[in-house]
Amino acid sequence: MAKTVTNLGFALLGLINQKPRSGYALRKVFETTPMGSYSSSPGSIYPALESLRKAGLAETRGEGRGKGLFHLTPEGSVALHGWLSASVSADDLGEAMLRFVFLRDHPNRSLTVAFLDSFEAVTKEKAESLRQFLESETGRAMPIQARVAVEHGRRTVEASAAWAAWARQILDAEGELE
Amino acid sequence: MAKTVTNLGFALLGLINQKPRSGYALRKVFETTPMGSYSSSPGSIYPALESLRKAGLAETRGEGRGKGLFHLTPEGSVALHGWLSASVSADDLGEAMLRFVFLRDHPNRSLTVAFLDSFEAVTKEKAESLRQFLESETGRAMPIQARVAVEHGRRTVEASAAWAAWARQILDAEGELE
DNA sequence: CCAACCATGTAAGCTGTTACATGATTGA
DNA sequence: TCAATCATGTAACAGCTTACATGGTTGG
Repeated sequence: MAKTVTNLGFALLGLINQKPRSGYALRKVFETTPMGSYSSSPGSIYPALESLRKAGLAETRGEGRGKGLFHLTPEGSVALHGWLSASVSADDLGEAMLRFVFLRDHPNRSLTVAFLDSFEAVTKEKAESLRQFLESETGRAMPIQARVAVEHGRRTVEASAAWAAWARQILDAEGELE
Repeated sequence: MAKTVTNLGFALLGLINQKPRSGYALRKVFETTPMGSYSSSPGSIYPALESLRKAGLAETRGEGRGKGLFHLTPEGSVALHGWLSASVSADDLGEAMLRFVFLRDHPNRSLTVAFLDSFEAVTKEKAESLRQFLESETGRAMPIQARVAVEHGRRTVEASAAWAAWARQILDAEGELE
């Protein structure tokens, strides 16, 4: 009964997995880094943390200020691992980069390789299906401007696919995949 | 007191501006075309249409089935026009393609040109700021994998910028901008 | 001492999702 | 006649946003 963790929830789990942080510190991450369009402030993070605690995935441990620092529980660790291990699917693409970032913290490097492989496969597939859509729709039926808009989608997923291939090379070259 | 129309609301206004449609026909558009990850079904569209009606932006006119077909009111037309005329800003980028599609239905072609110009400017700017971020962060501080993730963002906005330039050429060549 | 920042929360409200429910019409 | 599809809705709920509210600590 895994209580459905949201993307924001996983983002938080990923961050406190890197190192224990306070709610405030977590907010700062969202405010200052280009990570996550994930919301911003109080009313989002604190309730989300509360729900993680209730779900038994995170807990606070003592120390001075406020309620202390959030740590992963063993269950939280399992949940995070499960999320990271899932293969990329077509509607995941928004969530995908978030996972990629946190995959780095997972000791099993083959998960990163698997991620990049499935990410590339899915984006290539999507680019191809858009290409076919555009091809089939030629002539009239669909106005040029609409086709141009679809082409935008095609180009960006294509860029994503190219990125995946590049990323594999780079990480390999840097010895990050061993 | 413009009652804040959502993206979904504008998508609906744009569609019924093209031609009057029933709620069901509108749903079909979202289901069958690669337009809009915009939701899908009953519980989204009907309430949204209701709120457009309440806001005086759309109305149904008679004829056989159900409640009839939705038409724009003059106020709806003004609202749609205002939305289309706005220049692209940095956090708009998701919404932007939606607008681009509907700009085609606007008689004033210079709006499309203005859109493409500001779209290109914003995406180029964003790409540049990410490039700087990556450059400043070299060495340690930021782990490679995080940098690789940011690079993904950079590449996709760059693809968007390139698309804008291309789109201007194509539409111009097709005589769509006159 | 005062501003800035650390730190946490609550309350109201809006959107959208899922799932359920209903009935009319059309075509095989 | 029976299934599919047209057609419209409603109720419950989840998630996030905005805005408000509060108080401690630190540095200039």
